[in-house]
Amino acid sequence: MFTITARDEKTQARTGILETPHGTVETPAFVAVGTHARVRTLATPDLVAAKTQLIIANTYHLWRTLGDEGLKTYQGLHAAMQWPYSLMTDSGGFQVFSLGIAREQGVGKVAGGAHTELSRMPEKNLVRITEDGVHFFEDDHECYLDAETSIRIQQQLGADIILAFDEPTSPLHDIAYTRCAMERTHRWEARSLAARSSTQLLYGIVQGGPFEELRRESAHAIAGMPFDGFAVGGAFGNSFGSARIHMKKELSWVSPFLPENKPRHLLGIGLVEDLFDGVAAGMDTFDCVVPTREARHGSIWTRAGRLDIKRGRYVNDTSIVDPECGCPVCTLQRTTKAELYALFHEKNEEAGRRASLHNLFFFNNLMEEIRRAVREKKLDELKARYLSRSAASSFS
RNA sequence: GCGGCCGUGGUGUAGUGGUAACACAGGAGCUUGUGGAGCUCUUAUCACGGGUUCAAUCCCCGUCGGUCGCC
Repeated sequence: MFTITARDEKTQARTGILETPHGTVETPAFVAVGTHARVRTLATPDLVAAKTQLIIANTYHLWRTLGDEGLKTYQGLHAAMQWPYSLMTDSGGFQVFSLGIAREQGVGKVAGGAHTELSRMPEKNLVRITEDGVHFFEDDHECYLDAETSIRIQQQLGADIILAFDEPTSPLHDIAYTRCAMERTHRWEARSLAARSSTQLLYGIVQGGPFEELRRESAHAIAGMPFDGFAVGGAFGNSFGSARIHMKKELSWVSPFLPENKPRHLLGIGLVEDLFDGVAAGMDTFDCVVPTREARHGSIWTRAGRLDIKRGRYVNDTSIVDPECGCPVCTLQRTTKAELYALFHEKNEEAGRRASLHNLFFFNNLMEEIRRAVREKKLDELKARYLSRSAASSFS
């Protein structure tokens, strides 16, 4: 059940309430990533303190860990995670990309700088895609995943929202391959829908890469299927050349086809500017590994930009990590930059915990501010305020 | 005073007759449906002087410094 509560008149931004069997989610909302049924370093009270409303776990990784035997007796994600609120699961579709063509081309979700300059060395493609499904060949693990299997597993996992099985394509793919993958994905999605026997909300996923014709075709096709919500996949952020422009364009091509009254999720996005763009395009929820992954590597998100807290310049800096922040790490614990520096350098797990809690709060709080701004018709002001800060380059 | 051992980047250690490896620290960059609590770069006239050699950080002598033992 999804209810729109306010709209921005200059953009397609909207606020809404998404109700699931485990509570309500105020949208637009940021979704924390807990791939292995756990948001790394954070316990439930931390997640709540970080204003988390929704967490996404991953079908491929959990299946790999639990196996079919483990799933038979699985208590369900909510119990396993001790998370009584809303949850979603990714279908494993992204791993078709991340373990496959992404490795082969040395392309991350984002490649470095220009298209010619890849972010890492090409590695072995670990997947083989067929019409029916996908074979995965990791060193110590081989498996076959298809639409029916993904849905079966997602039903066993028991998240509130589940996703259709898809194949995201690389921005380096040509239009011919992208079309082929897209059409196959449409068939997999129809099968996902047919395989679903639970009352979980099932979202369809729009693909089509950077090609207008394909994005429109995909949105039209997926929107015509009786999904409970819709997701946009295969979107790439700013770092991939001019790809953020692509993301905005892609969303503009797709969104006219998506039913107004159903929730929309933007997969894998994003950074601050990407989130503003997504909201403006009418997207309601966003998942991204950035706050939690970067936290563990010492990158602290603040309104003034991103800090690398492991830098020597912070060794004696006794100011609060982010004086403008309202999170428990900055207010209750009054953590200083020097303290956090020390925790990281002594490899104390508390470092990752505090940084993750702070970063997740930063993004959840940003979404809360966005919601308020949409209600007050001040979204453009808020965006300008965030992006005009001196170090705002790290936001996009 | 005599004898032994040692003297390599900011720190701690490798190492080899053909100008140097690793860890940590420092600096720069990266991270977008988590393979990776991670990755890529970068920072040294190998104590000083002389000798042997085509070539010395590595061999020899000396100086200085440190360290242990003996008197």
